[in-house]
Amino acid sequence: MEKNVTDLLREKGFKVTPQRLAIYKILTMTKTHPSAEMIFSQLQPSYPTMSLATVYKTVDILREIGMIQVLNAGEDSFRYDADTSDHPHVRCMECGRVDDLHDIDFSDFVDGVAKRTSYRLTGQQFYFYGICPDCQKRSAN
Amino acid sequence: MEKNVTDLLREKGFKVTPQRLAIYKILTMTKTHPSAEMIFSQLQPSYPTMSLATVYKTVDILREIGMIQVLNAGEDSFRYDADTSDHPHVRCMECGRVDDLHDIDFSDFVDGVAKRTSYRLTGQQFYFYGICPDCQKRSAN
DNA sequence: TATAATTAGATAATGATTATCAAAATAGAA
DNA sequence: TTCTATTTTGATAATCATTATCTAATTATA
Repeated sequence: MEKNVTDLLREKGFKVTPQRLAIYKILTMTKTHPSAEMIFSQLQPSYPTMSLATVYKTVDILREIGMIQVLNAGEDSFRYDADTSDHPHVRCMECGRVDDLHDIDFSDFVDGVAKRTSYRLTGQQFYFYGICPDCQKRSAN
Repeated sequence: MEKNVTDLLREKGFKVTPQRLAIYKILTMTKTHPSAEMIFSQLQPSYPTMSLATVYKTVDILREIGMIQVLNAGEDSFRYDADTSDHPHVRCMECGRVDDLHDIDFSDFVDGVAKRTSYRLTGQQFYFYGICPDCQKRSAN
């Protein structure tokens, strides 16, 4: 059975606060891979006193306890993803959106790298770049 | 035959300056994927009047004319690579070094993604994370 | 060599992220 | 439930990478 944030936070010695739960919930309910600023904005209506610093501190803890992963698809800010499964991402070079790529098999690729490098590998991150369907349509008009 | 920076800069309407050539040369002679700050430091002895701003402006131009590629392996700064061939990188989570991974075939992986996404793909960047040989030895002691 | 246009260098500005710290909230004991 | 030690929040200052601005110097071309 999957760990929930509440238990995991307590287990690792962190306190459970409404802010932390709210930030994690935002991340579980979106596929947009929001930045700290985006999370902060989305929480404004329901948590008007939320501080941006709290968002940063919280995502750092969530990453530390393994509940989220951190992305950087070549932008000037980091993005956060509650889907911690190993999956590639694709960023639209026009509008900047970042999407998941699921059901892609890259085990051969990873195996090949593991075999050829003298690094002891612990993880990886695959980023694709291109133009999203919406922006393709828009530029066609 | 390969284009050299001098010709390419002129061709694209940029002027050829000693600073630009020096920055490009640094990048061609290293495999360390230096950041702007690192390039700046390396040039200090021979170009004591070099400005960090010039480094930033130059790498941006070099990227624009396709002579270098820009990396971000999840760090707080960008790194630059004069090897513009498509190749994965691996970063040591302990010492922070970033190495190339050559002779790895990832065409099946890329083809699979191209087939399954509705994005029009233009490029990609693959980052692996782990512990480099040196740091493995160090921690073994 | 003269000149128009671009660039370098110095530095201020920006923007993301981190650090600081007092007041408030949490969790466990009583 | 109340008390209390500890952690966290929120406000804000600090930091650090990167970008913008501007003038003197440099480049490319006539």
